[in-house]
Amino acid sequence: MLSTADIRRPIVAAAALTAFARGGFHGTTVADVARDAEISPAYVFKLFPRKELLFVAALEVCFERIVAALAAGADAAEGGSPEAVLDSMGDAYAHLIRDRTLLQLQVHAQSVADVPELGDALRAGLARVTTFASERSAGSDDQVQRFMAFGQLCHLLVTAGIEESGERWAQVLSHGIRHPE
Amino acid sequence: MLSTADIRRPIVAAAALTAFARGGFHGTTVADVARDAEISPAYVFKLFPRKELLFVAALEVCFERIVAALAAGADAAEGGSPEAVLDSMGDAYAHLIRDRTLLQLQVHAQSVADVPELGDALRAGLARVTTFASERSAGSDDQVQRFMAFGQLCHLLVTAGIEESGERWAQVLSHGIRHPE
DNA sequence: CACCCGAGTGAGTGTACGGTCACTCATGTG
DNA sequence: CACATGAGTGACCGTACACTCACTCGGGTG
Repeated sequence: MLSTADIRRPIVAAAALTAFARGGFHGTTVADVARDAEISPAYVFKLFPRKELLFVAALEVCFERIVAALAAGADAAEGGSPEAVLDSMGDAYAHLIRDRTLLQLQVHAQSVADVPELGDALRAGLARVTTFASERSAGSDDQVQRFMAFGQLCHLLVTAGIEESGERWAQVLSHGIRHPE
Repeated sequence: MLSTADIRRPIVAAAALTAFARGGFHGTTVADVARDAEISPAYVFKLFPRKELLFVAALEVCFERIVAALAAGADAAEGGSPEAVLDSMGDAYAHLIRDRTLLQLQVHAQSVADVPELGDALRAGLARVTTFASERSAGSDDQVQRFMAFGQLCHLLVTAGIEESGERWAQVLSHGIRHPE
């Protein structure tokens, strides 16, 4: 049976997800996460002994949600061509990241990936996403690579606030990129 | 005539470039930059009154070097088709970022782009790069967008250390991506 | 009842960082 | 000589943060 600590850990991880997504690893304090999770900082350390482990847990939640969304997208295009499946996954991803949280956390993770544990967690997540997209769409390596490349471009567009600028160069970068609502 | 402060400022900016590229904005202290520049922290603050201004200066140096490299790449394919010019620019960029410094700084900048001054500086740099690639190659919006998207994928490959892993999914992401030597 | 054990916290500790300021020193100028 | 000016720094301040620890509380078990 699960102890209350085991029950609370994923709740804290979810709070860490939103907190770290806001400020990144170095820009977010454990106290910030504790406040979001409505527990004391001391107890956060009892659940996750080091700040890095908290970030890793947040990343795992992040990629969990992403893969789930991609799966739903793939379901919606069941039996279609690889392009159709990848396209539907792209739509699902675009929908998922409307609130930017999952996207921002990935960007922050990229910038601290030189910390071994954090880099490992990032690679593990990317492995899941890439493998899933590849197998589920049955697309060629080129198609999957392109899918991921445009995902990265999308991250840049959002984090740098490029779409809002409306200038010519911004249109070049963002034309045809999905953004629901 | 230039005061010695005006002469020293770009030197400090160059030091800031490498220091911030290593640790990011929050992960690098002004004292780190001062040490690299071989001056006292107090004097860094006299040259750049706030840490943000130091980072902005580093970003400007970064994009300056990138545009210069792209220009050299474009020269090497003078008169070729848009694809050929963009391809040559890509080669030049791949060569430029062998040591990862300029690449890492861009990724770090992306993760702190919500700080207004830093986001502005990032957008200004991206505007220069995108506009330059677009005008100099005379490529279509699609071609330029694709050029930038694969640049972003390249950033992910390097920062997350994906090429080293050698696993199947890593090959999917990195196949055909240039990496001289 | 006595006892234990996990949940949860308040109150700290050491350290490090952004930023300031009063100061020294060298150079040039009347 | 007296004096101004800019380069450059040491010592400091307030604050904030990662992490610790001794403690309390409440529910289960003999």
